[in-house]
Order: sequence, then structure tokens, then C-alpha cells
Amino acid sequence: MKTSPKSKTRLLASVHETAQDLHNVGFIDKRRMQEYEVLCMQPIADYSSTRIRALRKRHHISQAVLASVLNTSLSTVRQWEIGDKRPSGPSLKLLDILDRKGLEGLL
Amino acid sequence: MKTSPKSKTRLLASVHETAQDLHNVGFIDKRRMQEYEVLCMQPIADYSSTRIRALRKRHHISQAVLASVLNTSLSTVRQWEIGDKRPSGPSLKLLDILDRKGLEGLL
DNA sequence: AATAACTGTATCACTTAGTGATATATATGG
DNA sequence: CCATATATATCACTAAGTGATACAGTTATT
Repeated sequence: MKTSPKSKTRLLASVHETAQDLHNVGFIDKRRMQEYEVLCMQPIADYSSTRIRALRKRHHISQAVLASVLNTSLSTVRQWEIGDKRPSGPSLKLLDILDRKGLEGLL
Repeated sequence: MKTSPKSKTRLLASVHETAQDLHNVGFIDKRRMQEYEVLCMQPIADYSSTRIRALRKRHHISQAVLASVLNTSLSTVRQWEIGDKRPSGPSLKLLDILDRKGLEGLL
């Protein structure tokens, strides 16, 4: 039973409704629902300064464009790549999306 | 000539390659390339505390789950919805993705 | 070759988001 | 009624985010 990327996405996206239905029918209590919810999330990998630069180069975009795509400032992207500052949680999430889905994932 | 969501996405995703090709063939100079790049980005709308709460409710998830999905802390999401703090740029981008693409856009 | 423009580096000081802890309130379910 | 989940409300600390500026290396145009 292999899970294709497509089915995996759909599974995760509909977990709440599914759990809700199960609860409504009486198969699981409400307390268990949140456990299912939390189970679906995997932690975001950390992005070092070199990884960020490599990721940007892979997509052939300048620091300015990356900043626009992530809705942040040019100054911030610079300091990420130099290693002066580290991306915040949401920023890491966006970098992860860019990494896995490409630019399309951020449009 | 109406642009379907699909074709629009593809257009934006391949702008760089297209512009690169045009430049290689000699149709446009390199200076114009970045203009095309910047043209593709539209600013992210602002999300008030009430809009954030409404967005979350629409997806039937708790503050804790929203925090996980955005890779931020529960404390932060709380203060967004109360109006104490405002989401950072990258956080707004993630909220925008959730708004337009649903939970699938963040997986 | 000289100049102009694009891209990235390097500081700086300031503002504010992000965070963890804790105490409290309010449903909601067993 | 009691336990739990969810949300509100502060508080103080840390660090990310930001804008400005000056400078350097590269590339394009004339």
C-alpha cells in the first residue's frame, strides 16, 4: 500500500473533516481528534545560510526577488545568507515550500 | 483571451526561463529582465485580527493547529487574533496562501 | 576603456514580532 | 460534577526584521 504524493496531500487536507465525521458518528471522542490533527504535521527542517543561498541559486533568482516572493525585506534575505540572522519559523516554512514545490508553491 | 488559474500559475513560474531565453536570443537586454521579474509580484493583503480568526474558523482548525501549520508558536497566533501583535511579512504570505489555496497549499 | 547599472557585502541603531511562562475563564464532554 | 480543550490576558526577555548608508565586484552599454 504505497501512498502517492497526490493521495498523501489529499489525505492530510481532509483529515479534519474525516475526524469530524468519525466523531459525529460516535466512533471517536472529541479528545482524540486533536491527536490526529497534530500527527499530520512534521517539523520543518532548518535552513543554514549556505542552504538558503543554494536554494536561491537553484531557482536562478536574485536576493531581491527572493525577498519579494517571501514578502520580506532585501536586508533580511542578505543577513540570512551571510549568517548574521536566522529565518523565523514562518520564513522557514516558506523556504521549505519553495524547496519542495518550487516557485509555483509561493504564487 | 482569458487567463485560467492554471495558465496564470504556469506563466508566472516560467517567467525567468522565458526572459532568459529572450535575452539569449538577443530580443531583450539583461537590464530589462529584472523588470519582468518584479512585475510578477503583487503585494500581499493585510490580515487584521478578525480576518485571521475568520480564516481559521473557515478551515475548522484550532489556534494550536494553525500555529503548527504556519510553523510558529501558539502564543503568537493568539496575539494575532487578539490584536496585540501583527503578523510579520512571511506570516502574512503564509496566511495568504492558506486563504487562496487552503490547507493543501501549506503541506 | 570608461562609465553606468546590477548584485552582493558590511555595519549600524532602532523597532517590533516572537516566545515561554503563568494565571484565569469558558465551554464541552464523560 | 469533574476533567479537559480552547481561548483570553499579562509580562519580560530575546532576537528577527528593517531602513539607511557606504563600499566592492561584476556585467552591459557606448
